[in-house]
Amino acid sequence: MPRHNADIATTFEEIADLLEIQGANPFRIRAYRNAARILGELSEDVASLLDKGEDLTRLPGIGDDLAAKIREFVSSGHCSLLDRLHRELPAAITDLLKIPGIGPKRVKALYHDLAVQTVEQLYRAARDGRIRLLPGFGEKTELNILRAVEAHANQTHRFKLAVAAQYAEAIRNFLEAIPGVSEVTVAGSYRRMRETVGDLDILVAAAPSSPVMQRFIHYDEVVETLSAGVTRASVVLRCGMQVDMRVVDTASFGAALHYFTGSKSHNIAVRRIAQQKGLKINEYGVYKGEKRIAGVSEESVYAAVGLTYIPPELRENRGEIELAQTGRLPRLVEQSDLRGDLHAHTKATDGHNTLREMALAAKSEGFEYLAITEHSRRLTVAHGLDPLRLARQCTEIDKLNATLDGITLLKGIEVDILEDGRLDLPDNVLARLDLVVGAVHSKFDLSRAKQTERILRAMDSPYFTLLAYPTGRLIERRAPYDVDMSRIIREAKNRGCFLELNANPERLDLLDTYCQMAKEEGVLISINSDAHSTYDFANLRFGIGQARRGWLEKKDVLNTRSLEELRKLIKPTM
DNA sequence: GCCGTTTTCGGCCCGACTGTTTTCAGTCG
Repeated sequence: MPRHNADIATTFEEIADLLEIQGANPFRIRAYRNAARILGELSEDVASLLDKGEDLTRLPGIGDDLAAKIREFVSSGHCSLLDRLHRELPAAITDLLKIPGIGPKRVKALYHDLAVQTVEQLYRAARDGRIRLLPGFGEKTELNILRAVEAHANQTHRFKLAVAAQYAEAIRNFLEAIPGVSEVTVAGSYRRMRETVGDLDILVAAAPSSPVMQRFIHYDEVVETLSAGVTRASVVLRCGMQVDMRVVDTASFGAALHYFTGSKSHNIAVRRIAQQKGLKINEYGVYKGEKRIAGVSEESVYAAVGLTYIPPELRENRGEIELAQTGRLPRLVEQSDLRGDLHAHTKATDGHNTLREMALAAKSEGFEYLAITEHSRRLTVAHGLDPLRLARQCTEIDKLNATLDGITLLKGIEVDILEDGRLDLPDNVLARLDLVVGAVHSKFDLSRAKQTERILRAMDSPYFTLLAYPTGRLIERRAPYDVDMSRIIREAKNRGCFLELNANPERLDLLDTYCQMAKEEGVLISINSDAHSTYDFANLRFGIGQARRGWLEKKDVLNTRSLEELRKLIKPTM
């Protein structure tokens, strides 16, 4: 039974929770949480590091003790410390910590004084009015617990980035119009372009007299105010999304922006560097003693601690800080670098617009080229094209290209990769196209070995150009299929194929970590809209965000090439 | 429990808001 880093991380988190309830040394607790985070961010399983005889204490935050616990867990599947803690405290008690407003101290009191061990018992204790009697608790706390448990029952989910964007932009416009407000930025995971967003963190620069706080909590989508102070407030919108707003003055805006953009682990690492330099960073600035030496802009904050500016998408503590110390950060790809799009549909299959409409929309995006890649015959629900209909579309594209100025349509197909790895159209048909996009639309549940072989076999076709949405996942809806992505990336390199980063906000597939892997292997990524209408090109910004999270630069992206360069890459002389 | 070009001991990221308190603990981000 292989033990993954995530399993060990969960174990360490649970140990930290239980120790915290017991009132252990906070720094010991932090050491476990630190280690859990480090393991969670590690790209290689510690089990295989151990196999190679590597010394785990070389990992940051892992000392002799934790290394021994990892070894124990990997070899036996158990952790004796956790087993002991489970004998001392009921196992389910850490669930109580998931209720907002309940921390370790309160869990301890509830358990000792009321024998509360589960969320259900907590609910009953609150409903029966027993909690208000405990020292340190009161009527209001009891009511808050009751409401929090009820809200917890209908579990607030994470919002897809594109959904969050709609709420975020509306609130930002609302806040910007308030007198005295000079700047509004939506920070947090939204600014880092995470594929899903749990809540919105909004930062506002405003004059002290500004009515921004009052106006915010009375924003017409607000259904509940969780807290509201002088500089900070939290509300819940009708859609269930929590929005936290923080108001600072202009002199602190950069420091606050850095602080509220995160990630947490990035911020901790930056603060530690500051500390080594005898500086202190908080959300108001960088301080040398009492004196603020930076904070107006994020650039000033980074500069004060000897770092070059780090774009938000990189702030995950995955090595960006080390590179920023020596000015070697990648120059991330930007939307304006895109010269075209290699995945789009029209009315001929399941799209909504004509060839001409799609071409003109692509041109107004500033593109030189757009590949028309309809579904193939196997995908009957989308009226996939058979060889005859495809041939007709190619003729139509040739005619249209002759009349178009400044934009070229490329002839392509999104061909089904069949279960055995064959493509859904014969070679003589594929040979006449400019490019072939292969996609898996069926049999998602093959074993890892079979799914990987299936895709590699498809890539064996000399006409195969790029693999559409390589993991097949739908965010929050369908797990990726089980596939050996590092092997597919290596083999794509060997075969001269490319991978897609599908910008549809439901997909955002390739995932950021695989983008990084592809970049290291030298496999170019095509950032495609998969447009089914002229509006869908707008989704490219989410694809760009994902690409930037994956450290991609202009040179790493296939469709930043001019049409002339692109043709050489996608149709090398065979 | 981790860590060290000041240190093998004594530090460890920092501040706001709420509620229950009579000056602060608990929680959160």
